[in-house]
Amino acid sequence: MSEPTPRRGSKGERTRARILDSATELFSRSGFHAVSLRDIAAHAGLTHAGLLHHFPGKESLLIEVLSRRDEVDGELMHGRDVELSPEELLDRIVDQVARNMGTPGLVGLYVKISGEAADPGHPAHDYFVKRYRGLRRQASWLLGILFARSTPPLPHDPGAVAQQLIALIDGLQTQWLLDPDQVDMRAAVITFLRQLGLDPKP
Amino acid sequence: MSEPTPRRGSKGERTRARILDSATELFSRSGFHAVSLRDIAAHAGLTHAGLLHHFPGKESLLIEVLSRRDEVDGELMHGRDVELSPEELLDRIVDQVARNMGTPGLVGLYVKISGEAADPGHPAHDYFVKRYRGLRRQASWLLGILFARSTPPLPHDPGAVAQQLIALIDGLQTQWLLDPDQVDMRAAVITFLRQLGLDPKP
DNA sequence: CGCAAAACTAACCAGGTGGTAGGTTTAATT
DNA sequence: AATTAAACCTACCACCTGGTTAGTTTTGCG
Repeated sequence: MSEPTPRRGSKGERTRARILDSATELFSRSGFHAVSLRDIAAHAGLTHAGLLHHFPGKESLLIEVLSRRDEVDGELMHGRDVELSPEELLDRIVDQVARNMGTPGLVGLYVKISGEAADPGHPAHDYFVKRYRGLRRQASWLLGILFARSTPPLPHDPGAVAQQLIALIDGLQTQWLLDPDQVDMRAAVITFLRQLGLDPKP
Repeated sequence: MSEPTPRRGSKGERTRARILDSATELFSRSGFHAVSLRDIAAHAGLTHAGLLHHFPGKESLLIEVLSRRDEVDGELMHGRDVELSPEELLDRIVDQVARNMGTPGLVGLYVKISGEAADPGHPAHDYFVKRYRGLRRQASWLLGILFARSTPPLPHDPGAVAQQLIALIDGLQTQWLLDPDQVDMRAAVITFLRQLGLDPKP
């Protein structure tokens, strides 16, 4: 009989968090357009008018859901200790892919919303454009170091490979969501990296 | 003052085709859930009740749109002449990727709908599961032959590479739709294939 | 406690949804 | 030209959409 969020913050903050949890879960399950504020509110245990007391509208809910996940993932990637070697960072990417296989809902959210967001009028369009630019920049930087450090140095174009790596991971998620038994995302990514001459941990 | 479809089929068939064209375009632009039958009907020049005279419901419209594109693409891939060498087939895949860069709408349709369709309750779920299984089987068969034919034979696992190739193409589409200037899908696919030791035409 | 602010609700709004019923127009066939 | 069937439209249905308003309950603090 204990509260799920026992005693942190005011009531408002707790409700707000509960709403974000519900929105994340439902957006993950069915996408953005297909989920109503009433669905989310009911799942969070209030009315949709009550929900709108905490968020100005549906769109703001979406972008908060997205950026909240970025915060969580970002901490994982950069680490609080800023001192992570490029090799360790690569392993973290692989780990993240493996971890994603435990949260199909969240993976689905990104697949679905990034699909919808191709439309420039979509509320999350700018968010995703920036997100992928950031991901490419980060991955490109990392791969550049790893290629140069290898013996002998690997001649690949870090930018091009970064794009491919991100595309591979995204595309694997699509296939995996549709047919989980047929796709081992982690193995596929490792195979890809090995093919390049890199050596992620088993 | 000639008709756009000058003289083929009965009026009903022509209207049906017009509806499918409109549905394809609008689904491509905004996804499945976000488009209404009235939108499609208006675009095709009739009322939504008139549309429902030709199609039993919205879902059937979607699956007809999807399978119609498969027919078109299928003809391109297999060719009416069944005699295409594996090398030529690989080139066709690359060509298809390049051609996709001319039809962002259709590409968007697949990205969006395949995202939505991860939900087992989605009307197109089964369609996509089967589609990817088919694609993997086809690509796996093709790559197997190409790997064996190479001198020396390439040691890759055709099934794994097929999965990666499809994932790469899908993922590139997501990035390309969001940021067309930053992504050259054709070049990325060619780089990937070269990396494997294959030699698609320039 | 008292009391103001925050949290929440019930009721409502205008507009859109897929789908249906029944009648009218249009096209094809004899 | 007459007849039948297909094509199509108007009007409607019940329901859902995001959002607003005005009022009520709950919370936390001095």
